[in-house]
Amino acid sequence: MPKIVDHDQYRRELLSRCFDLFAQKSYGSITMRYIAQELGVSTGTLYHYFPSKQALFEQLVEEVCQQEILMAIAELEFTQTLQETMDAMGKFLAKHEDYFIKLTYIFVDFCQHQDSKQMWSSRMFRRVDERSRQAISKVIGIEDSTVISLILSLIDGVILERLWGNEKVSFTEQCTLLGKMLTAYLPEHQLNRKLNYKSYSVN
Amino acid sequence: MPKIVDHDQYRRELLSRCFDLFAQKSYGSITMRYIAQELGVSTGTLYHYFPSKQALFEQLVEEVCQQEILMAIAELEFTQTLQETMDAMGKFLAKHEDYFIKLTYIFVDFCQHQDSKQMWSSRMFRRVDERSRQAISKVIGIEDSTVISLILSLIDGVILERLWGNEKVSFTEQCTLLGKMLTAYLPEHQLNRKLNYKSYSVN
Amino acid sequence: MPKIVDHDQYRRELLSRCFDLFAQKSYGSITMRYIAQELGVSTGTLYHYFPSKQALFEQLVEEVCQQEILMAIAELEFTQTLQETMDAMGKFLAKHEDYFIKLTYIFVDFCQHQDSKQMWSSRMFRRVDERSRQAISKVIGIEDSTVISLILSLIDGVILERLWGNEKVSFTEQCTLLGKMLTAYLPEHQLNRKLNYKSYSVN
Amino acid sequence: MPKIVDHDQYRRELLSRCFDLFAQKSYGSITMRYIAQELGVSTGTLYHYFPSKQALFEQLVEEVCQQEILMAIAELEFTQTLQETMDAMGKFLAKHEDYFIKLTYIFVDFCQHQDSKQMWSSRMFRRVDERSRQAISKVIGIEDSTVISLILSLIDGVILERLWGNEKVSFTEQCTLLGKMLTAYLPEHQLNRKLNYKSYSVN
DNA sequence: AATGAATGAGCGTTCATTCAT
DNA sequence: TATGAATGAACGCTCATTCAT
Repeated sequence: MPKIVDHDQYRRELLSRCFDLFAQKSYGSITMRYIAQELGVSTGTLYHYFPSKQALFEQLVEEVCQQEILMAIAELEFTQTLQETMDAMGKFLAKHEDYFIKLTYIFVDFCQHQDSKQMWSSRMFRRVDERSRQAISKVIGIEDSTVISLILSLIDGVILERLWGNEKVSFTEQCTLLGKMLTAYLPEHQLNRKLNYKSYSVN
Repeated sequence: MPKIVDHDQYRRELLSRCFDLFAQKSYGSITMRYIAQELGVSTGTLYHYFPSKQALFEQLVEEVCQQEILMAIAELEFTQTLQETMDAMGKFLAKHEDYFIKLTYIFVDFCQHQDSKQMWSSRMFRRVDERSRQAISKVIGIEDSTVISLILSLIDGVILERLWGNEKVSFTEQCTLLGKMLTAYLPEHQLNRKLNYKSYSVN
Repeated sequence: MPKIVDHDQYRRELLSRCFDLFAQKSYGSITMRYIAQELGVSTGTLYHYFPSKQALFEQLVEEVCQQEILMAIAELEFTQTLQETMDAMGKFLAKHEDYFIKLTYIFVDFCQHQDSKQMWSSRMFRRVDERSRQAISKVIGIEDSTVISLILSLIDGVILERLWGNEKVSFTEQCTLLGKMLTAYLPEHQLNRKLNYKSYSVN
Repeated sequence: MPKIVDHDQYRRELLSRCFDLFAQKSYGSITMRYIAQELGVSTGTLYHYFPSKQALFEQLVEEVCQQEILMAIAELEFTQTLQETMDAMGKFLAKHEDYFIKLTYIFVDFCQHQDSKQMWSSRMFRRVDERSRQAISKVIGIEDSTVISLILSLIDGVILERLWGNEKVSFTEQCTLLGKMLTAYLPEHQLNRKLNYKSYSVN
């Protein structure tokens, strides 16, 4: 009888504990010894669960992409007005700022190690994008793809600004402003907001 | 001291030719041998101009920060309407997309190797931010810091989306939309656009 | 003690199935994992039967030395003439060529891991040599030690030539030639072949 | 100006100093650290001259094959009788016994790491064989391929016996006996020995 | 100024071996 | 008995860096 270990479950646990490490040091700068040490296992064990450093990194990105944290935005209680919704989103993002910065470190690092065009066309990133868009769309009740792109890009941009330490930019402030701008802009194009919301609320 | 001039001039030339290399491979993954090879010099020569890999990277970031390409936005011909200005900015960004993506790779990599908070407080990034803000401010004729942050963040965000290969998002489209939103939003707060611009042109 | 019998029996079975493996990859290049895999057992099981890789190898050599295949030459039907005997021996060797090559790989490998002088003085090899000599002696009906050494050495040499892929040399051809040479050489020294053989058959 | 080192010459020097090492420990058991240490250089230097352990080994075999020591047999002063020639050959082989044993270790090891059939068909071994045959042929004045194979195989066989420590077999004894057997055997087939010799001596 | 040979610490990875089950 | 997860020393190899030329 072998030691009773759920191989796949333990692999995933190790993986999730790698998240912070790969956010802290880039793929090229982190060492398997360091990872093993931080995880409290031996390098041998690391290689028992992952065939190579490369594979470990790829599985990490895969795993991270399958997480649903962006979806969590969709769980925001839908507040009465667009403005309130945007404010809530700002708070949510601010709360998870560290997570999103780490995510960005890992994704940028990952893209640098691949041909990114090819990557995007691969399932992973496309799936993450799709899910994020749906979440945004659901929360603010807009389906205009360009507007959603703008919201997503703004979020990305704020993450990036925070990532390199810009303290002048904050999620709450930016989301609030975005709310105001959307409010000022949208009515002209999308008057039937409430209807949209109702149809969403059915789901 | 003509020799020193030559030395420094050659150092800068090598540095500028390192830009693409560090964008392609991250600091941790690139090797001095590879850099030397790509630059067509020996490793010995590399070490003649730069005391270490770390120093080379830092000097590269320093050099890049001193470049004025973001300022170039300010050189955009001031077109009559805000919308036209934003459209022109979109075109400008789209044209230099590759450059901005490379810049982002290098900056993110750099931040990952430092304590980013500490970095921001260092002169370099703060200076770049300040210059970018002034450029935006001048071009758009707006002084509201939060609005400028939003514009900057949106640009950063689109770069990031393009970096990881998202072809759904484009600079031109986003800038155009941003123009519309600003037009819809701003009048309420800032009707005297021309005046503002003039006051900037005085500085 | 039936259990011990089973244990030892299984150990020997594993050992015999290791023969091909150690002939294919040398001691230094083969791994316990690979052996276990090829044997269809776990590494744990391997260590249950053999205390170490070194011991496994030594037991393999020991086992191989105890095999009687060289003796099998003695089982050759004693044919009327020396020439016929040598021809039969050539056929026998050619038939088991692969086995002898593998044996040689293993023995050479083994010698390289020991101080060979010391090894020879160890019982194993001496025993194999002695048995081979007796077998040859019996079959050929000659006692002259130097002649037997020549026959043995020639066989070894042909194995070696075959081992490194020389297709110009063949057992049958060489044994036939050796038969002719012995026939031409021996009568002068040893005319009473039959008598000798009989004297051997008495032992 | 770089350090003045004849790269290829130094490479060959290192190579020749590897001969004993690879004879002592097999390819799979020797380590680059050990080789470097024994050669008195760093591992980095080793890799500066050889792209890999595999390549080092192959170059060693290549180098060894290009050596002319077997040819040296041909340099034996041609003594009056076949018997004297064989006796001289025996002495020559006995004198270089250690070298031939080492050579055998290396060749066997090499064959085990390749598909030997394929190897033989490759130039190296074939060339060595051809040269050896010519040397033998020249020295004893015989062209019969099977007889030459027998002589070569016998030499190989004695090397092998010596390699695994058999002290009962000696080059001088075996060569002397072989001389007698050839003398007894050849006249029937090859009466014009002197003629052959003369034709060789012309070359 | 420029080269590239030299170094040895350290990298990703593998290995024989141990041991809880 | 049999398994395979776990270990960490050691492997082949690479790296930033130094230095004689």
